[in-house]
Amino acid sequence: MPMPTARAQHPHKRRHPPTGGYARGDETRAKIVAAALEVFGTYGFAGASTRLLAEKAGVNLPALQYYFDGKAGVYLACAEHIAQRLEARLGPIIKDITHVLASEAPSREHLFALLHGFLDTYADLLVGEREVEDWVLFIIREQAHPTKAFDIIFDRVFHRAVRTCAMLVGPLLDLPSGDPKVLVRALAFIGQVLFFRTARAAVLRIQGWPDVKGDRLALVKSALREQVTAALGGAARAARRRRS
Amino acid sequence: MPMPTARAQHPHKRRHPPTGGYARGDETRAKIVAAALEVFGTYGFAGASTRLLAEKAGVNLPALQYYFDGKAGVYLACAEHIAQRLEARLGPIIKDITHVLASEAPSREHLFALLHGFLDTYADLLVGEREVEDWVLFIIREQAHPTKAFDIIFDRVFHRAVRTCAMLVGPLLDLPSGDPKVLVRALAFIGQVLFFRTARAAVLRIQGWPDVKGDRLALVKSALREQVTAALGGAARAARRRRS
DNA sequence: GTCTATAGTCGGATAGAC
DNA sequence: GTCTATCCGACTATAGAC
Repeated sequence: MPMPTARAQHPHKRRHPPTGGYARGDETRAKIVAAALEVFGTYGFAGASTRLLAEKAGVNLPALQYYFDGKAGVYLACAEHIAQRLEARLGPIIKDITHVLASEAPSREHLFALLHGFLDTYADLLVGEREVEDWVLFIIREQAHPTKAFDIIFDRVFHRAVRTCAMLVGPLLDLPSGDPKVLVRALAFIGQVLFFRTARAAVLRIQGWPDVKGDRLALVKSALREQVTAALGGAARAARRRRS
Repeated sequence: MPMPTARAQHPHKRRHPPTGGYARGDETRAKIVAAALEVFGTYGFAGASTRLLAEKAGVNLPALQYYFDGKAGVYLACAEHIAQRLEARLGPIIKDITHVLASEAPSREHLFALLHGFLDTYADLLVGEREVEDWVLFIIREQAHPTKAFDIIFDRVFHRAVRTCAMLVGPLLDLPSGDPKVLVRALAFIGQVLFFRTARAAVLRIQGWPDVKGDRLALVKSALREQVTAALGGAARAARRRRS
């Protein structure tokens, strides 16, 4: 089976001690991962050839062996990279939300504001940025046939993102945030954002758009915001409900 | 580039006349396509080997050449197959909806009923059925890097599905069904259903489910139905709006 | 129409020079 | 640490027997 094996080592654990400092080696590793994300994203693990990986990275073939113990190691390093980058982007807002929820019981308006902030960040990142195109294909392949790479991304990013979303949706529906219904809603919100990346070609053709950036991205975000607000009952209607 | 070329012929056009009747040939073709959907779904075009295709189909290697003029031909035949099967399942309800909308101006309740029916059919098919697992990966890869196969599926299925959904969403939002905002909503509805297939591994882990079938599929469908109703203002609220 | 045998190419990984 | 040269298995496609 052409899938990552257990042979791969941690991408930053050297097989031989560096000659001194971290200069060349880490640079080369970064070049390889950057190129590999694109190649694995486009062709998948089996379809990607080590020769293409090396060529796009501007290194020679044995470098993949030396730095990552082969193709499977490069693949896992890509998963690590994706998890790191997503964490860096989503981490701060997740932390904010967790912090607010831990210290107070926010008003309905406040919950909506946090949810909108979260989904906007999500949309800017996943729909708006070029580099995630490769990540998304990488991740969806892993969803269909999970390997160790899926665990890395799920544990470090996806799990926390959905839980955070559910912690906002739960109170808005007057249900515990672990309720399956709440989780379905949270997943649906994240899913509808993601769709504008995964089905991008179809979205562009349907809308007659050249891309989803600037005003067009803003339109998508605002429509989805309205949709989320209405789907959860809205702030005004809920306040009314609370008074009764 | 390891992508389908123009060399592929129509999958049902024989290179040589049949000996009489359609017996063996079409059976073999069907076996090959069925196996190929799984293999291309799992490994992608580049990652799929003709050896594996032949083995899983229970035919010998040159059969792929003979019946489909090679790997690329088999790939296009898969796209054709996916489009046909989706058309068969979604066609009737799309026809129903088109027919109702052409002959009358349905009530708000009626529009919701049609929309729910459409999305339920969509969910039963895409989330509930095993065989679409391979289709979805096939299609998402095509979304990222469209080939001729994407045109086939987009023109025959996707375009009509989204337009139909928009024709129900438009009236419910008091906007023309071609308005970008309406299309964003329609895409979001379809996207949130699809997410439960594309991100299945994550959904199962988050929910702690073994699959999305039976009661669990029913839960997803009912939660999404509620969500769609609320997101579009609901039947009761809208009737109120109309009276004012 | 169906299959065996094989041609020609490209794949991942490594040996060993520097 | 870095690279050239190379091994050998797997790949797609075809020739030609039946």
